[in-house]
Order: sequence, then C-alpha cells, then structure tokens
Amino acid sequence: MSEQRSKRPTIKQLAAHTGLSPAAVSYALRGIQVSRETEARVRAAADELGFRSDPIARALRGGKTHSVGMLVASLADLYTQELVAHVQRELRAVDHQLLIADSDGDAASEIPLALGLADRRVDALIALPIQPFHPGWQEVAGLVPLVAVGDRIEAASTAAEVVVANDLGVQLMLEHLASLGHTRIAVLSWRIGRAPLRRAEEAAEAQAERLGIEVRLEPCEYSFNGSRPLARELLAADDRPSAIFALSDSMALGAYAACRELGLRIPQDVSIAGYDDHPVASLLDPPLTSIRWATERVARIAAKLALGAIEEVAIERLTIVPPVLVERRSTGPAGVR
Amino acid sequence: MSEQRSKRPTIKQLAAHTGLSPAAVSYALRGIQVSRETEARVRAAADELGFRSDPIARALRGGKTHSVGMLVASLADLYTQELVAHVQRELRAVDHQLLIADSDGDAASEIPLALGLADRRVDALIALPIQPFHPGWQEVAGLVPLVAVGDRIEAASTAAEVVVANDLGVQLMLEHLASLGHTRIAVLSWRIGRAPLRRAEEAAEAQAERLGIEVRLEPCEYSFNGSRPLARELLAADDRPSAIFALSDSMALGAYAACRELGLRIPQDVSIAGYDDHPVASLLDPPLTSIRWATERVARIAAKLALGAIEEVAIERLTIVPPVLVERRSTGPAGVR
DNA sequence: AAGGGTTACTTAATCGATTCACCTCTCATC
DNA sequence: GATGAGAGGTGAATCGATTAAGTAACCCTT
Repeated sequence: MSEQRSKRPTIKQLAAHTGLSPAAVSYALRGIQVSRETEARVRAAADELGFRSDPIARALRGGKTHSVGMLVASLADLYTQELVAHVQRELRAVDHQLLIADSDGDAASEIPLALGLADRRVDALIALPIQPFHPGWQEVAGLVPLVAVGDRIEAASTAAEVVVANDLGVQLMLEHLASLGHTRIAVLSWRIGRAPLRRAEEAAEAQAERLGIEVRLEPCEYSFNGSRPLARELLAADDRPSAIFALSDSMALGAYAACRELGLRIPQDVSIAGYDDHPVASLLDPPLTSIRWATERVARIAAKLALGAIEEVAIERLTIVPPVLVERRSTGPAGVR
Repeated sequence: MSEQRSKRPTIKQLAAHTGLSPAAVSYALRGIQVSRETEARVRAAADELGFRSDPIARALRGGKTHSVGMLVASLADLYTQELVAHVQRELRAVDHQLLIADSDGDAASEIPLALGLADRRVDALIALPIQPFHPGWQEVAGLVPLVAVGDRIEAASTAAEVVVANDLGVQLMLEHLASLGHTRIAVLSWRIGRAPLRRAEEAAEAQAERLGIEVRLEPCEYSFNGSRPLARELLAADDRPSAIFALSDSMALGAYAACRELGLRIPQDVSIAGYDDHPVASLLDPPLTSIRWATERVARIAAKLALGAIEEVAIERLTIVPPVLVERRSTGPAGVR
C-alpha cells in the first residue's frame, strides 16, 4: 500500500493501463469515436485509478475551464457578498468554479483584474463595474464573454447586462426624504476621484435640484468599517445633516453604529436610509428604510446569463431591474433644530 | 489601428520581436542568466506589446499559479462571507487570485471540491472543514499545502491550523443561558447526517449534562433563510424552548425574523443567542448576545499562513483562538410559563 | 473483386512557458 | 597559446489533454 506516487494519474497512464493511445482515451472519456466496449474499458480504468481530467491542461489547449470569474468592487459589502453567494450557488449546480477578484474600490485596478481573470481562462466574466466607461472593457470583452451587473458597461460590447435602475432608486429615496421635510441630506457614496458611482451620484444631484433640497455627496469606503468614522464625523458637526442616505446597507450600518456612539436617536435625531435591502435591514433597531432590487434574482440572472453565454445559446441581452422603496422606521420627519 | 488579433502576445512573439529565442525571453523576464542589455530590451518589448505571462501555461509546467483556494461550508453565512472578504484582501495585497468552492453544507462534496481546487493548481488551500475526520483530506494535503480554519483537520497532516476553541464558546454561552434560568434550549446546528459541527455539538451535549439542562440539537441550513422556518416551527410549538442558541449569527437572524412573525418579544418571551459576533449583531433590535472570536484576525492569519506555506517559510503550525462571550440584550431571564 | 464508406483507432502537432543539456564566445591564468 | 571558467545564449523536451490528419480493418454494393 505505498502511497508513494502522490501524483494523480494522467491520460497517458490510462492509455498504458488499457493498451490504447492517449488520443483514444481522450475520445473514450468523452464517448466519441470509440466502440462501446473500449469506452467501458476506459471508464473502468479511470475509476480504478481515480482519474480526474486536468483542467489546467484542458484550459491551455483552449477548451472550457468550467470556471467563471467575478469582479466585484467591495467584497466587504453585504450586498456584494450576497451576490457572490448566490452566483456561487448557481455555478455549483453546474459544477463550475468561481474565481473572485475584488478591486476594493480602486478603479485603476479594475481592468487589470478583469484581464487577470481572462488570463486564467474563465469561461465567462461577471463584473460589477465601477468604471463603466473605461475603454479597457473592450479588450476584456474581446477575451471573454462579459456580463455586466448593476451598471451598464458602456465602453464594450458585453454579452449581457443586468442593470439596476439606480437612478430611479436614488430618486425614490430622495423623494421620500424630501417628503418628510429633509432639506439637508448627506449621501454616502464612494471614494471620490477613484471610483464614482457615477450614475447614482448624477441622479442624486439631479433630484436635489428638482426637489429643491441640498444633497452632499460624501466619499466613503464601501463598507461598515468605512462609513462609521465618516458618519460619526458628519453627525458630530454643528451643521449635521438631518438625514443620511447611504448607497448601500453596509454603509447604513456604519451610520447606525455612529449614532449609537453619539447617542443620537434614529429617526428622531437623524434619519438613516440604506440601499439594497439586505435581509438584516428589517431586523435592525429601528428597521432600516432601504431600496430593494432583488439581489438574489439579479445574481441568479447574472449567473444564468454567464452560463448561457458560455453555451452560446441565445440570451436576454439586457435586463432592467426596477428598484422599489421599502419604507421602515429609520426615516422620519425632519427635526426642527 | 486594426484590433484584429484579439490574441494576447506570447513569449514566442516576444522572441521574434527581439530576435531572441523563447528560452532567452523566459529567462530575461525573470532576470536570470541574461545580460542587463538583453533584459532591458525584452522588458521594453514586453511593455510595448502588452505582454502578460500566461498563468495557465505556467501552471501546467508546474510553476506557481499565484492563486489560493478557499473551501467553505456556506457562503450564505455572514461570518463565512467576512472570512472570505478578509482573506481576499490579504491575497490581493500580494497579487494572488482567490478561487472559491462552497460545499453548501453537503459533506459528501467537500473532498471532491477540495480536490477540484487542487486540480486547478492553487498554490495553497484554506479550508473550513465540516468533516475534519474524513480520510480524503490526506490526499488533499498531499497535493497542496492545506490550512485548516475553525476546526482541526484530524485526518491529514496540514500545513497549518487556525483553530477556534468552539467547545469553549459553546460552553460559555450555555453557562450564560443556564445562569439565566434556561433549562430547555434549542441549538440551531447543522443538517444532521450530512455535516455535523461535531465538536460543537458534542460540547453542547457535554455541557447540557454538566449543567443539568435540556439541549436539543436542531439540524438547520446554515443561513438566514435556512433558520427562519425552523425557528418559526420551534417557537410555534406548544413546548417551545425558552432560548434559542444559534451556532452562527446568520441563523440567529432567522430566529429574530421568526420572532417578528410570531409576535414574540426578545428576550421577554424567548432568548436568542448567536455565534460569531458579526458587526451587525450589536445593531439589531435587541442587540444580539453572541460569541466573538476575532473573525478578521483569523482570516488574516489564515491568509498569511497560506502565503507562508507557499513561500515555504517557517510558519506557526497551530494557532488557537479563544472565543469570548459578548453579552447583550437578546438574552434574559427565562420566563415562568 | 474493386471501389466507396464507415468505424475505430494511432500519430503527431498544438496550446505557452519553463528548464535541462548543450554550445559558443570572451577573458583571465599559467 | 593552450586551458578553464563563466557568461550568455540556443534547441528541444516537457507539463496533460485535445484534435486534425492519417491508416487499417471491415462491410456493403455492383
């Protein structure tokens, strides 16, 4: 029972073991161009030796790798984590591997990371772009079927897009806050100058003008730990906003924590609103007003589209997901300070 | 400006472009065995043509892939998501790729998934094992440096282990609940018969005996959506437990949701306790009593260990993380029903 | 029995980078 | 000026699987 050869058997060893050529074994394993008898013999030998086809070798030759890449902007963010989890689940069902790259909000690293995934021969790439206008996407799309999620990728011909109408989401929330009498609202966005959530920010500014309210875009790390100190700073200032609208629930959580630290009551002292409607939103104290956009469904669609693009079947090129406002108790009438 | 050749340049094209042999280019790119002049020329050409070394080809030849695999038991779980996020961040800092596999609680798929990651030539594998005694780990460990997180992998000689003393964590919580007068406690665990959190369950049973309380292990999906219906069922029963101890915060969230649905107050009607102390735990209504074990630190350590194993530097073989009880307001005296 | 068409294979090239074995200079040394 | 060492390369094999092209055997047809 010497387990000496810790090496896995190759197709060559299978060939030797069955008295066939490597090519014949390769064909047999895929059940083409061989007799029933040979196929059975090869399969038996494969089972006996514990043969597993080497994905790396197959990839090099140009075949499918049965892997899908996913490029996200912040794995520290709850909704991104949800997306990843759901995509993973879909992929697992069809025995595909998930490769993750996280730009961590750094716009400059987005394209290189995408190219890196393409280099690893992912069969498709699901991207949550932060720089949808970057020309580099064109090169990426030339290397691998590209599925854009959340935002459109304008700079390239993607295989498919699942777009959340974030301009509408922002509008819904700002209208809600404005109707409660809030006129000075801080919007926790993204590290400015690096990776603007451009469309959402533009929508916020447009709505501010339309509604006649003041909206301040605050650059932020896209996570709980990133938003807490910022929220604290904003809320401790003399001219603190009467409402904070975080462009993700994770950031809203940071604002909650900041309120706790400062002894501010939600929503009496300050209203907090989130975005994404993560499962925890309804369980917070108080329950968080947020924008829901069917994270799970989006993830599923994205995964299906990626797999569809791999199989080269016809897929829906553009899916637009309309977000809805979920009003809970973290937003209330603006105080009279 | 024809972008016709969407193919990336290979080392062979670099060779043609510089008038050298492919071998020389290969050496030059790594700065060995070539003159300064040649090296500079090759680098210049590489930049000009936008050359990126093919990780797949390198992997096939046996070199490093600059990727690390991570095998988790439920990507739907919040603490797992945290671990993944932090590991990813560490890897990104050294330009490594993360490959994820999720057994989704299915014990039978754990070893095949690990082998699948090994097949993809990950340089190291970080695993959160659910079957630490499975002999298959030996084969995995023979193929790739293996870092166990959370639980020990008994069946194989791992490269390193970061072990959370979950028996202690379970003990702390059960003592806490017992001291509050709870004598009938439901422990939300794991789908029984598939992937027992064996040590935690054993600890729970041992403590139940020691403390003279009744503990019922309830098989559960390791996530918010998995625990909600189960918790609802438990709480709707006539002989409902006076406390629910969920072995992850995600499952505790499901219990919260169930309480909302049933109109039960926490902790007056039922105490809820979690495990992991996720950032949201303190922001819930009421704040969740949980067990903290430094998720982020564990993730960082695991990543460092994996990278250390890759570099073949000496690393700490065994790190034991002691969990602590974080008492908040979701647990209270047992009611007098 | 010669020709055409299958079937079931084998041989060899290929994917891109690495590395072993070898070759050719140059330069210092005796 | 022969000897040896080292620098700076080149050629070919290699990793494991796939696939185009070729071949041998066989059956069927006329």
